[in-house]
Amino acid sequence: MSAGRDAPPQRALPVLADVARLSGVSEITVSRVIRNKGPISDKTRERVLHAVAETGYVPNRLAGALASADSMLVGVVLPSVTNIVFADVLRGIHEALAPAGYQPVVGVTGYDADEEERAVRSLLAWQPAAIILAGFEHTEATRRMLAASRIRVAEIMDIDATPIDVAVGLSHRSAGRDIARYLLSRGYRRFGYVGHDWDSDHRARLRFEGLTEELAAQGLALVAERRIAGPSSTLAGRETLAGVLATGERPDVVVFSNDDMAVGGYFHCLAAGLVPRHDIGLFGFNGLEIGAALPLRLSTVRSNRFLIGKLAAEALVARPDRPADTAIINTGYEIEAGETA
Amino acid sequence: MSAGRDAPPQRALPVLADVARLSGVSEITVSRVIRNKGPISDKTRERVLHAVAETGYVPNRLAGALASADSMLVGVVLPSVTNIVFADVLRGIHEALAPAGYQPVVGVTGYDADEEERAVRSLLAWQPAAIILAGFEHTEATRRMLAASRIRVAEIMDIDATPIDVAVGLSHRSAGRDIARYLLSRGYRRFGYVGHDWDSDHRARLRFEGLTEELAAQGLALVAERRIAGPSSTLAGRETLAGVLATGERPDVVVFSNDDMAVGGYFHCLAAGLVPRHDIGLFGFNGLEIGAALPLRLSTVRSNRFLIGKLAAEALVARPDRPADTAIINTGYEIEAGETA
DNA sequence: TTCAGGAATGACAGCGCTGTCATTAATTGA
DNA sequence: TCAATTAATGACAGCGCTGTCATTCCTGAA
Repeated sequence: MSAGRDAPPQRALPVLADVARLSGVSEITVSRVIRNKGPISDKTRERVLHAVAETGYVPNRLAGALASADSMLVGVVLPSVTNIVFADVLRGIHEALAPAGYQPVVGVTGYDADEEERAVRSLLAWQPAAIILAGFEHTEATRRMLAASRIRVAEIMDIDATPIDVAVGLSHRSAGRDIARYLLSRGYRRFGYVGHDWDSDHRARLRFEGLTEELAAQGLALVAERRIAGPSSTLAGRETLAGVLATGERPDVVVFSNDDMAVGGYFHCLAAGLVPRHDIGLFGFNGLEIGAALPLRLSTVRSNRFLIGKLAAEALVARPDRPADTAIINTGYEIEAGETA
Repeated sequence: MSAGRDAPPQRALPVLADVARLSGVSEITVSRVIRNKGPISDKTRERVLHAVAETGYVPNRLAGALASADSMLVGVVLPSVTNIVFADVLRGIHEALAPAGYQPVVGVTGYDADEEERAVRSLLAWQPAAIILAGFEHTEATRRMLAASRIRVAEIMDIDATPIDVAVGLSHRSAGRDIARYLLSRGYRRFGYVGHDWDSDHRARLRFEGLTEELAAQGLALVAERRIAGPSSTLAGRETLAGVLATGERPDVVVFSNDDMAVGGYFHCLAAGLVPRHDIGLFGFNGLEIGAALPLRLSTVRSNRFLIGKLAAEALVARPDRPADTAIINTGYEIEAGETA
């Protein structure tokens, strides 16, 4: 602990006291200068800042946060950072937190509720001012911890349930419905679906449900449906569409669980000599850049991911104590007509 | 500070002392049980764990880290998280840190050295056990802070310079050379280059230099070269290749600064009715999944990004104090022949 | 000249935990 | 049976900082 007390001259890092000694003022005055808080004479400020520069002093935020009971940390729990969707959300969060002086601390769950619980527990230990997590599907223990902590909680991406505190996102069920309506209005009748594992990606399932509900309301049902076990990927989308078509099923449009899968479907069409829309409609979800760069722009739904992150973080920062009642912030979505459906 | 001392019954979060009282042992014993450290009788352990569960106690890591001077935090400073390349690196880092009980704390620079300095300063304040950052291009102040901190430092992605402590990555200059050699061996002679801003992406520049050096060694030069000002993107790759070809320049192969750009180039070919390799060779860099999913697999170089993150984190964890001399860990790369060059 | 009132600074305790060094109880070998 | 270990537990101080509540020093109005 007291390393280097009477040990070799392994000079310890400078602390507040060192700066105070060097500038001839008390520790608390140095602290005030550094935090720019309270009245400080110009002369003192100058002397202190000089001493800070000279010693290369870096404040110890662990100590500061402990003493002030204010960590300026915001926990962020996401299923994956490799997924561009969540990376965009993270950017939005960062954008809103940085100017307010907050630091995001990220935990990753790999789409697993128990991992989420572990991540939340571990983040909570850092006494964050607030916590952001994806979706509503938490373990009972996660829910309890969150409640007990009394810090602010934003559940993002989805707004199809009642949040603990505030939810920020879009209605995936409604998006699914609108996809159906849009495609019906384009004249499609024989719907196919190509998706990925929705035990972990609950929101893909909600979109699917919205889609089929609306079709059912029009007296229609899917003519083909296939879901892979793992996560979405371009390759999986390509192979799965190939598989569907190989069985002889001939949907006139295929709705994919997201753009990654849809782009893969597009690639299959290219390889198989099928012309999107003309031979078969393709529809995605998310509005990724790659879809817009395809020879024919992918028809999809723009989910405002960056905005979700930004608004969630802003909502939390704006009000540090948990409000009495829950709130929902709808960031909406837009159908991107594109050229493939 | 002492909120809720004689204030309304706003029950404060349970602390070590509460658990100790409830289980009838001292605080330090509770601490030992929780950290699984030191000899504890089964009976005591059980009682303590029961009290922990009952109170819903969550240890305060701020206090723990302060007292033990060991934060179990590793700072990670990356140019971007939206870029799948760095997201993969982050996954690798996480994979290696998690089992050792370390938590990554991420800072993002937006490819800007001053932002990097800010991020490093801010991360250092959390007293991390080590810090990982991308590349060798740091400000003087960043370098000084890192040196003064005496913690371990890994510079990743690139190994074409002398590191502060340890470098983990691949030689981009050498990769550029090998790309040239490979394409020459495939019979290409009229080389074009399509790239993005390399003031921020220094490694793209190194690859470019390796490429042109090797070409020069064979008495060749680029017949066409175009670089956009901003970051790489599929759309930019598509438009830039279109621009190059529109001028009438006819390279027989185009080397792109990375896969994103190359995929864009591929899309241009599709739209323009050009058959990759047959009409024009396309070559990328990174080995992203999307390249492998294209109708013709993209010819590229596999950079082992996950491995870079993993090995960097492992190296840091393996040895907590900075070694006397620097080290370089070469994660290598592999030419992916693919079908487009 | 006196004193209220603000500006500038400081003393002190304590945030919640852990390292260090006892201390006590239980166990063992001779 | 008793010294010598070893196993459990605890007292205490202190990590580096900040909130709270003085204290000191001016300035200017009365």
